[in-house]
Amino acid sequence: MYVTTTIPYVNARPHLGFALEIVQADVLARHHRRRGEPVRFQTGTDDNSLKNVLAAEAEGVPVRELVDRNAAAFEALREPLELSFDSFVRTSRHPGHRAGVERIWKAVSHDLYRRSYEGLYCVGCEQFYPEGPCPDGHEAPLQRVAEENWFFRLSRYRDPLLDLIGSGRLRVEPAARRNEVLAFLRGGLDDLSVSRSAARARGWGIPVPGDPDQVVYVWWDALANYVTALEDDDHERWWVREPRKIHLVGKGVIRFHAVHWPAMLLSAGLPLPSDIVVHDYVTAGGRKISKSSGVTVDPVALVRAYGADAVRWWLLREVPRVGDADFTEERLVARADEDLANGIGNLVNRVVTMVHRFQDGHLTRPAGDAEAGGAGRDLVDVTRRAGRLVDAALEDYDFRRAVAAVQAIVEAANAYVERARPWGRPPAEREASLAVLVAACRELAVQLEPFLPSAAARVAAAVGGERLPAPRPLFPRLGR
RNA sequence: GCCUGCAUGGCUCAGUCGGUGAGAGCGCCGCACUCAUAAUGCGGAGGUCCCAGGUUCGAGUCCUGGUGCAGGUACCA
Repeated sequence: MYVTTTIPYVNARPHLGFALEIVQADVLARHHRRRGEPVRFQTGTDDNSLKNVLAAEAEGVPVRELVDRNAAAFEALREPLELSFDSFVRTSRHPGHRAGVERIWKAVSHDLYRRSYEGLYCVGCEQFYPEGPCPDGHEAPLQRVAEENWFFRLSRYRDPLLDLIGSGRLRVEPAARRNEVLAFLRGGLDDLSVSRSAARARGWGIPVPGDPDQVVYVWWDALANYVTALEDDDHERWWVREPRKIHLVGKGVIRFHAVHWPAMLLSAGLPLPSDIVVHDYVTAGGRKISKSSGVTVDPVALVRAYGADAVRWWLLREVPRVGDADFTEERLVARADEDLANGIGNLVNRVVTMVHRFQDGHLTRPAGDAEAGGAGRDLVDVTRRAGRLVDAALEDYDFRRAVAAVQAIVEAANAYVERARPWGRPPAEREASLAVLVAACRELAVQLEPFLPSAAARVAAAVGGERLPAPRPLFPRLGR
C-alpha cells in the first residue's frame, strides 16, 4: 500500500486540520504494516506555492528562509504526533522532483497548447476570476489582465474520468464525495491554464521546459510529488506495480485530486491512484480554521499540554466521516478522560491490581474453556471479533467505527468484571476469570496499536510477561 | 445565482438492500458494587427521526417541493 497526504504549502506552521489528515494516513500505514503488507507512507510540503512567496514578503524574510523554517515545522510533527511516515518530500529540495515535473510536462505535451488568457485579476487574492466581484471581498477593483499561458486539454478527459470514477476503478470516498465529483464532471470541463508568467510568480517555482518565462502551475508541481518522490526502482515498485495507492485529501482540494491529477496521469500514460479519501474540516470553537484569519490550533501545543494519545484519540474518535468536526479543548479532555483514563487505563489497572492481589502478579494457567463458555463468553466473542471489525472499518476509511471496535473490548471487559466478580470467587475460578481478562487486555493492546502506538505499547507492557509489573495508571486524568 | 451535502432525544452522533415496539455515548435521576485513576456495572426519564405532499402492504431510510445550516464555485488540509 502506498499512502500519501497532501503536501501543504508552508506559509504558516501546521494546524490541527493537517494533523487530522496525517494521523489518518498514519493509522492506515500502521494497520497495513501490522498485517504484514509492504507499506510506503509519504508526506511532505509544497514549497513552490506563490503563497509562500507572499508570506515571506509580508515577513520581510527571504523565501528560502521562510520555506525552510516552516517546512521543518511540518516534518517535526513526527515525534509529537507519533507518525511513521517513510518519506518526507519537499518540492523545492527533493532531488528528483524538478526533473520529474519536467518529465511529466514533456509526457503530456501532446495535450498542451499556448493561448492568450484574459481574465479579471484580484491583486488581493493573487488570482484570476471569471467574473467579479472578488469573492473574498477585497476592496481593490479587479483588473483586466491578459497573459499568454500554457493550457492543458482537460476537456478531453471528461468521459474517461466519468467512467473511471463512476465504475469505481478510481475509488472516491466517502460516496457523497464521489457523487460530487461525478456531478462536476457531468457539468463539463474547461481546459486548464497550467503555467504562470515567471514575473508574476516572482521567479519562484519550476520553469516550464523550453519556456523560461513561464513557471509550472503550482498545483501541477504539487500533485506531481506523488510520483516524483519515487525514484528508479521505487517508481516501478510503488507507482506501477502497487495496486493500492491511496491519497488522503481535504474536501477543498477534491477536484485537483479526482479530476486534474488523474487527467494528467492519463495524458502522461502513467498509472492512476486507486483511492482518493476525502475528509472534511476541523473547526475551532465553531470558527473555520484558516491561516489567513488567524484562527488556528497548534497540534504541537496540544500535545505538549495533553499528550499525543489524547490528541490522536480525539482526531480519530470524534471526527465524523462527513461533516466538519468542531474542536474545543473541553471536548478533547472529556473524550480522553472518558475513553482513555476511565476506559482503557482503568480497565488495565483494575485487572493488573487483581492479578497482584490474588495471584501475586502471575497466572499459572491459561483461560479455561469453562470460563470462556460461561460468563466470559461475551468478552471472548467481542475480543475475537475486534480485529475483523477494525479491518472492515478501515477498508471503508471509517476511523471512528474502527476505534469503536477497539473500545468494545473495554466495555465487554468491564461488564465481565462486574458479572464474574473475581474477588468473591474460589481461587481456581478466580484465576480463570483473571486469565480471561488478561487475555482480553493483551488483545486490546494489539488492536490499539495503529491508533495509539505508544499507549498500546504501555498496555502491552502492563499485561505482558510471566509476572505482571506492579499496577500503574497508564493514562493521566486530564480534567478536574 | 449555480452545484453538492447535511437536518434523528439537552449535547455529540450511529442507523447498511425501505420491514418486527427508533439506537449509542455524554449530561440528568435512581440502584448496585468495591478489584480499579471519586473509576465500573445495571436500570430509568427524555425523540411528531426539519416541514408538506407522493411511491409502497409498509419510509428515519426512496421521489418531488419547501425551510434551515454547511461547503464548493476552479490555485484553502
